[in-house]
Amino acid sequence: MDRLIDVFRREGFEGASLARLQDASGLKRSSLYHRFPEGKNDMARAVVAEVTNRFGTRILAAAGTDSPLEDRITEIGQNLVGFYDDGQLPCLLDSMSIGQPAEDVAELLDQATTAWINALAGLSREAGHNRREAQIRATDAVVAIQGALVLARITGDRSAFERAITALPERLL
Amino acid sequence: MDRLIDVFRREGFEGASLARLQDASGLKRSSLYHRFPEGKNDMARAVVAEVTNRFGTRILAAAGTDSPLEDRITEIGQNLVGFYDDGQLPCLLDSMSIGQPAEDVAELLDQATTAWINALAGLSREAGHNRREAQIRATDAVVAIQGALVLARITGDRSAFERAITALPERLL
DNA sequence: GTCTATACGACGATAGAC
DNA sequence: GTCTATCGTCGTATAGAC
Repeated sequence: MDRLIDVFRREGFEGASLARLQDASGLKRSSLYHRFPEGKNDMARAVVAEVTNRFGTRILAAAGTDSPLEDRITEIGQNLVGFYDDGQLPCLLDSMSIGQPAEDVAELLDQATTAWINALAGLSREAGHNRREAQIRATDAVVAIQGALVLARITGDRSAFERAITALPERLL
Repeated sequence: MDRLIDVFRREGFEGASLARLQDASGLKRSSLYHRFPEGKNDMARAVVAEVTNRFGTRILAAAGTDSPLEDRITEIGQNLVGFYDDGQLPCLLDSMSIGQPAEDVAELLDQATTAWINALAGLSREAGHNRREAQIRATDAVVAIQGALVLARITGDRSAFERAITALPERLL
């Protein structure tokens, strides 16, 4: 699964050919079809679902601990640094939303993005902001990260990503 | 050219098949090859170069008029709204940088991005910020726009894009 | 400069042996 | 559950007529 995720996040849906998925996974085509009977679309769905799940449990889960609010935000930031390898890895949400993804995949991407924003918005509400303001702050925090990842991919400059992470507490609080 | 650009910006390099480019342009394959002898890669290069050129002349050129600084920034913002159709159109820099673009295309994408940032950084320096600070402000302004476009593509929510445009003056000044 | 026709490899997907 | 072998289609690219 790790390797399938890696292919999709780096290459996007169209670029993630069965040949690459086969090589990355170490399984032959037909074995992949055994596990994902509906083919590449099935793999894409599974990959997005798995990443969404990991994102929730490994990154956003820190929002719900009993640490002080700012510490939780900082921890989420550090989790994000790990997840995107300090800005060197693309975001699956970006890669997979290029072109016309299958409707179900598009829906999963939308839900994952919304869940991410909502998790951050919850933290911002804890800081005392009203619903609308918290939503804006959370959205802009995610936007900064997404934009920084695009920039890092194009120019190799990861400083904007580092700033987006560092600024996470002040953006939400 | 408009239609070729549209295909690449919406579909990305891998998704921009010759069939789509053919349909969009109204020319047959062989006619496209007559104009772009090195094939699809040649089209991609031309598309990125053309967009970079347009971006410079139609959007960033407003930076160099003799209007008041803030007015120039606001005008660039409005130009961006038009260019991205209020956030509904993807950015070519994002779409085309998914996967492994050919080296020369990647270089063009990098240059275009850097030129964009530099143009905004020039305005920020005019506002009195030092080189480093201006560079950061310009970068983060571009990051906000790129991130907002990703978000709009995934969720359909264009409000972050509108905020990124509205915030352009305060980000640079 | 545009077209029809076609080459040929890569694509996603499947059959059937083990 | 994995494999080899293969299918039909679509991919990029080219040849050659007009």
